[in-house]
Amino acid sequence: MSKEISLQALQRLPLYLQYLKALPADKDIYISAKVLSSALGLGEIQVRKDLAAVSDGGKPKVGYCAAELIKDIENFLGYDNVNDAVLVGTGKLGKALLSYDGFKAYGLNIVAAFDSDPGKCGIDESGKQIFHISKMENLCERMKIEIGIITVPAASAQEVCDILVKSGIRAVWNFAPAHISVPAGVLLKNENMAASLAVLSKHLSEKRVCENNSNSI
Amino acid sequence: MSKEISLQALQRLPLYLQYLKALPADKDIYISAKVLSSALGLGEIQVRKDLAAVSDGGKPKVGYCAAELIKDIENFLGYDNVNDAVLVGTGKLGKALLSYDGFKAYGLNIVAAFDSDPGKCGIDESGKQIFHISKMENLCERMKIEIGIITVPAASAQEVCDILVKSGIRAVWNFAPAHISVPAGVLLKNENMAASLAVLSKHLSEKRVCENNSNSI
DNA sequence: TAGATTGTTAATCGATTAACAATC
DNA sequence: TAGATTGTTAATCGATTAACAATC
Repeated sequence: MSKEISLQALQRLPLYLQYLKALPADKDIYISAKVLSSALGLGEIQVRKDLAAVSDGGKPKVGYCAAELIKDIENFLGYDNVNDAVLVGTGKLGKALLSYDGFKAYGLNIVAAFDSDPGKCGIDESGKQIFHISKMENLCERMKIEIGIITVPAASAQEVCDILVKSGIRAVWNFAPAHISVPAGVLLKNENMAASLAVLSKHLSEKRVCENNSNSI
Repeated sequence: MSKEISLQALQRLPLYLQYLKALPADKDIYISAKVLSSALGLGEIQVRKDLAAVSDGGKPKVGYCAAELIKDIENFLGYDNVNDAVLVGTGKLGKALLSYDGFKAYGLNIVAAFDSDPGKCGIDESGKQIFHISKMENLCERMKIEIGIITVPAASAQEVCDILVKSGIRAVWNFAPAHISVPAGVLLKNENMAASLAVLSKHLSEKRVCENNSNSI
């Protein structure tokens, strides 16, 4: 376990996790790479390779123990440690993420939000506190927050990111449609809806039929 | 123009577009691949190759005409044709997307939403109509809708997708944390937040410093 | 044992980068 | 012309897939 893993493979792990967790929670459920791959629309060898990177391995002729796999993947991804996060920008999208309670399955816990508009500060519908942005640095440092979620307009994204970095954030999840840059050691993950829309729009403008299933992206 | 383009390159186009649109709207503004690449944190050659795929090209020693590039990229991506879409599932995320007005810059126009809960039907805060899911097929067919946005819980994602496909949808944008499958010719784009979280969580659990800027994903 | 399934090493494929030629 | 910049062909790199060996 814990061999080389590609960025692509890393991003497929939640897919396996989601499938495995939907299975009955029985110690003795085994599943083969073949079943997994066809259920998820992936290659069978790819699945074996992905799982080999995170798990002690399956048993020939039997498959992988589902319960073990879940444990191994969660452990590999660090979902067992809770990752505290702050969110900046409480517009529509920010509020939606703030009240989404599905993140805790991934170890993500949004502890507070920030906004530059004093009128938006207070308790959110989600029950979470929204502070003025001026309080962010202090709070992040005190609570040793490591994840910052950016849901501000593009124009202020870099500025907000800089404050987050100064506050000790080590990973930034950016939803603003803007390119931002971070210093070495800080991870930047862009949630790039514009990129997705480009793919959709291009497909429609082509009006051509491509090959099956390879058209899932 | 319109040579081969890789999926990656296609998804970088909105980045160029966003940068170029932030420039003064002057017919005579030229920009070099060098400036573009360093502003966006990309490789210079990569930028030239990307632009070559969509544009008639730049002028040696001068660069690319910004206004031309914008036109070429928008044309390539089909942002000039309006793409009508429907959204299914009016939970927090669905509502956030419904009222987000930034999509029209990408040619995306959400004309209506659907939900299986009759209590949620009516006029949304966004001013858009929410219909019962039973009306979806008929409405999509009549209006020749080609894009379906799925923001329902994972458990009903496949079912909703099947109805969309039956209704003539040709591109599906899936926000549900579920694997769904579509027939040939229909494009499926997953907006995979779980995948992003995997990258963030793994980075933090590693507690190691990686190389600069290559850590933007 | 035979057969099914895992795991690994080698081959292929696609995307990025480097080297260089073309052009204003 | 010389120099800056674009554009293309070749080399590299990384990820996926294929072939095959190992194991229960």
